[in-house]
Amino acid sequence: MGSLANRIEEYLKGILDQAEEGYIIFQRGFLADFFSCAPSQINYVLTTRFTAERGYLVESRRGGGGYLRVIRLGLDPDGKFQRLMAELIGEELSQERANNLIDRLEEEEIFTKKEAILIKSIFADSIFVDLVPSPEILRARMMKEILANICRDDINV
Amino acid sequence: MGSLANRIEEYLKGILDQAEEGYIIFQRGFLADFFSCAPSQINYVLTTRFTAERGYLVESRRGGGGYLRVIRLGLDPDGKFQRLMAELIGEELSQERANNLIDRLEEEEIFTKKEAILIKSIFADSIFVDLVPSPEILRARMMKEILANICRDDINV
DNA sequence: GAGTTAATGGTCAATGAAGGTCATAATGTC
DNA sequence: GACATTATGACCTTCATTGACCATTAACTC
Repeated sequence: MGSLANRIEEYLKGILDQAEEGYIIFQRGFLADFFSCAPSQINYVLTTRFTAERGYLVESRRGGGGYLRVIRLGLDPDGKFQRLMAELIGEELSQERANNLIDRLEEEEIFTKKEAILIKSIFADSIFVDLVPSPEILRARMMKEILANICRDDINV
Repeated sequence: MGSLANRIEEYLKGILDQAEEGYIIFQRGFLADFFSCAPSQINYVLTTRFTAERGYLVESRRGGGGYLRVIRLGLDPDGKFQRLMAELIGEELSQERANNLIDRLEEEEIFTKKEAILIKSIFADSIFVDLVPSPEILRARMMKEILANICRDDINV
């Protein structure tokens, strides 16, 4: 739980929450020094924690004056988001990517905690084992179906 | 009676009873050391004593910073869920029976309208077609998983 | 302006640190 | 003694962390 990667993740998210612009900029070496770790550890945290499914975009620049920029992506409520998601999901969806997506939707308050738990529970590989030859494809189908139904007007009546 | 497995079981249940959050987290190696046993003995205790039918869920994470989490399922006074779950094991569940069951649970306010819509939407035959040879068995498995997770004590924390 | 150098960040393979699985041995129970 | 339960150890998978080496950019020199 209290791994270094987790602490760096929390730290960055904390700053990001404060950032009015919706993004933060910092230098890799500086952050690595701050946490007394290898610089590549920062890349590890960024690639595993700040992915598109989780709602983040990372930009960078090398050379003197180089930097890392982590951008928090917002959702727009007019359904453009669902199309983007569907595109992001594609034809296959692993359990891990599904979990990331669902967590993200919970953060955006599109799902309640209960909904997130229930959906994640039936998206687990262990549910499909021995019954579904291509769990990734089925998961993608189910996730898209859920996204489509979220848009229904009558869903919260 | 005073087997090691029983002592570990009692120990975990004791802590779990105190836990306000409805779950406990610990490391397998630490617990194994504490009881001077093989780490796999912990798995044995968890898989034989902390099953959904007995009122528990177990989650875990591997790798550095890994952990085990045992979640207490809430009381189910009439044993309704437990009976339903037991029935669904190895059972088959058609789309129609699933819809009826979900509707009933919505009437009993176990599910919100939104939850019912979402779950029914991904339980449809059309989702499974060409991907799942035995959709009825998969549906039963998913339904059982959902019933178990509904009872999670940490779901509203 | 071209070339050089220093200051960044990127990649990847190796290693460490957890938990998972399974066959089998040991122990209890009747 | 036969069967069921418990306990272990060898081997596997997943996640974290580091360091060596690579790529890009800015600044500096001429």
